[in-house]
Amino acid sequence: MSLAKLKPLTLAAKSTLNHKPMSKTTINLSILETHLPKCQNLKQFNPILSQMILTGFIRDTYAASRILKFSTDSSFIHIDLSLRIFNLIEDANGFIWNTMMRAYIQRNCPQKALNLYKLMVDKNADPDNYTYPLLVQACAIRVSEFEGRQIHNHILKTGFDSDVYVQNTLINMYAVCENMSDARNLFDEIPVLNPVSWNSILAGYVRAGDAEKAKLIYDRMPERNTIASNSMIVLFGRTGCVTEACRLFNELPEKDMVSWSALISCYEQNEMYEEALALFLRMVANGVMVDEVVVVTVLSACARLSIVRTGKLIHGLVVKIGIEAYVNLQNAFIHMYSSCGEILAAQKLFNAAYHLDQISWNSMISGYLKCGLVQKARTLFDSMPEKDIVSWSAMISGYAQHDRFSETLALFQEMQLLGIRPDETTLVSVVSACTHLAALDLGQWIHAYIRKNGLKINVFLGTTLINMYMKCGCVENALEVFQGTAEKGVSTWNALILGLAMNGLVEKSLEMFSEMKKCGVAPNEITFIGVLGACRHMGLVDEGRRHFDSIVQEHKIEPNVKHYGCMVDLLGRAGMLKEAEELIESMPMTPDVATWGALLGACKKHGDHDMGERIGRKLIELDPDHDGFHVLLSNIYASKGNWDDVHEIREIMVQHGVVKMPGCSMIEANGIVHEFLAGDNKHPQIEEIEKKLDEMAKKLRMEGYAPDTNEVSFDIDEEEKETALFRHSEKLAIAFGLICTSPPTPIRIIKNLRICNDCHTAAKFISKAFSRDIVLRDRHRFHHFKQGSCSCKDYW
DNA sequence: TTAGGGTTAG
Repeated sequence: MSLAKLKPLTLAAKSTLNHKPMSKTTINLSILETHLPKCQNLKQFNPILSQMILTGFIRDTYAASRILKFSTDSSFIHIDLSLRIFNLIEDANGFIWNTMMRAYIQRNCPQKALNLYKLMVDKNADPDNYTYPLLVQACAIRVSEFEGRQIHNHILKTGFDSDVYVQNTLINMYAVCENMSDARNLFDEIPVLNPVSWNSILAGYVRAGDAEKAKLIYDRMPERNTIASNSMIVLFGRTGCVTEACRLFNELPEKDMVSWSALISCYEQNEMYEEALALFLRMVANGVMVDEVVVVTVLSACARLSIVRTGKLIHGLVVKIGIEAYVNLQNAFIHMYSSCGEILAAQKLFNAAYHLDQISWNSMISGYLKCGLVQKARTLFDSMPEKDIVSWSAMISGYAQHDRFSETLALFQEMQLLGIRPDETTLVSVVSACTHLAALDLGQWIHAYIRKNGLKINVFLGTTLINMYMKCGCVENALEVFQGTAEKGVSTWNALILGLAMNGLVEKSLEMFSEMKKCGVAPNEITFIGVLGACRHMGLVDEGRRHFDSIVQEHKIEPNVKHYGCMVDLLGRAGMLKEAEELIESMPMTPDVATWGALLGACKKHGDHDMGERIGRKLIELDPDHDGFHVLLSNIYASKGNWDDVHEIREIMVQHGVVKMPGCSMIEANGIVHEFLAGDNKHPQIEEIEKKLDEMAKKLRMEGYAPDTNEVSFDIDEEEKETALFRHSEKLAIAFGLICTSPPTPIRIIKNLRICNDCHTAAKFISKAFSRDIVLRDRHRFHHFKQGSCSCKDYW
């Protein structure tokens, strides 16, 4: 800022000083010293400054240093005014330079302090013993080892390296820059160590997470002090040693604000949110000062626990002690309120905020999304002055979390068009949307993007990619991702185990389960859904029972209703209907409809029409809106030729307004997803498809295929049944796949319901007659058809 | 003058 642009300084004559007005000509040191400390605003300060300038008193180096120091220490004086005063001083000494540098450092502008030093060197001004500690501190704040080393070289040249303050700040600077070896070398060279050097090196090791060296230093310290103990509490917190942290805290003879804060954050980091809150309340009750740092921590605990009451209490406290203006606190409050579902309170803060930073905007968007207010989030998103990667990711993942997958991909495309680079987190949501939409092409493109741009496949991204490939039937690619993922969490293993089982690779799935345990990864509830699912897909009853028992006995996990459902399905499919029903009776929780449904499916499969009828009747009572159960029951009646009952069930369905979900098959060709319903004739290429269906029918008959008309539950004649069968959605999709894709690409189809018996048989024949692999995902699992057989080995 | 505590947005 240039001087000319600023308002002229007010003269003393116009002064409104409430103490004795100053005469124009008499300003001298003693007047300066009596008047200056009494200044409380610019109106009182400016006349003194003007006088000094007018009288030339500013040329007195000592007087100049006094007024500059006063200006930098006063909160009502902007640093730009201090700089203007500084620039007026012709013969600045070391003290004056240091004062200006310190002012910049205190206002978090370390770069400007370093720039001043360059100017100082240009002007041949002499640094003193105060100058270098300030500069080294500036480098530490910037975490710039490069600049720090340059300053260090100057220190060696000027001989200030023997100054104890210089030594301590250098140790701290290297430690902050995570260069512990240089920090340690300096530390070892200091002839007489002082508490600050010990504390600095200790803090460095704690920051670096080197627990061993930190403990060694702490043990060797000649005298322990609160600062060192606080560092150790932090170390214990980070390494999960909560008990040690507590012990050290309790043994401290003098606890300061940081000691309390350190233990609170220790609780926070170890997910002991209740303890964090309790300790904070104790801290307040004990009259310990509270600052914005610790409040941010406890607000996060309130958010985690969804305790808005304590959050509000803290809000009151913060207002009372007058620290509510901190931007970080504002953000923490917006986050806390929206996490607790108090979106209006969050909104109020957001609207009232004097300065909105990026985090406030992003917190607000994610708050709306958490509450399901997707459109509100979008409106805010669109009105943001600046969107960063977090804003985009929040909105994209918001769509994905509310099952709006097309919008997820659309927004991702918009982001791409604007040239904004997605990161790992963004891609997790996008890949997940691809999985739901079966958009394998885009999914593969993203995987390539990740590799090309060197993005890290972390636990989340790895799990999502494995899941996507598995759900698209690309087992090889999924395995490749698994092998390439360095960071494997329990979810990574789960995706693998579930995916392999789903794709019919049951032995491999169970093998991976053993492998997982060998690697020391503890299985969770979801793992066992996968393991029991694997057994279920191959009818491994004994193995399934063993795993089921191990859930409680070995892994101390309480089996949930889904685990019971898996077991009922496993027993039922294997024909052990009685045992399955007994297991349902013995469940410690109320069985859900899915569990009964599994038993009903088993009755249908094994032709136990009596039990089927009993269970079916119960189920349509339990869940009168469920289409599948009505259809199953009706099919059971149909297979007995019991058309009266079939009609009764249809009648009930009409009465309840239950509509059978139509079978729908999706196939992706050249980046476009095509959908087919049973008997569909709306596709633009329907004529070609019809021709292909005829060709298929002919070829299949020659291969020995006979339609299985048991699948058609209508009271119609056999020929009509055959025609209806050949219009099943999966057959339409296969015909379309034969037209639109060429080998060796497999025909990939996704069906919303389970594949029917006849389509399963037909698909096997087609895979042989047309020499095409068909990968079909149904509601439950995958079928890989290849040269006349299916990966499910006909057990499904 | 130097040393210790933190989190919030996907």
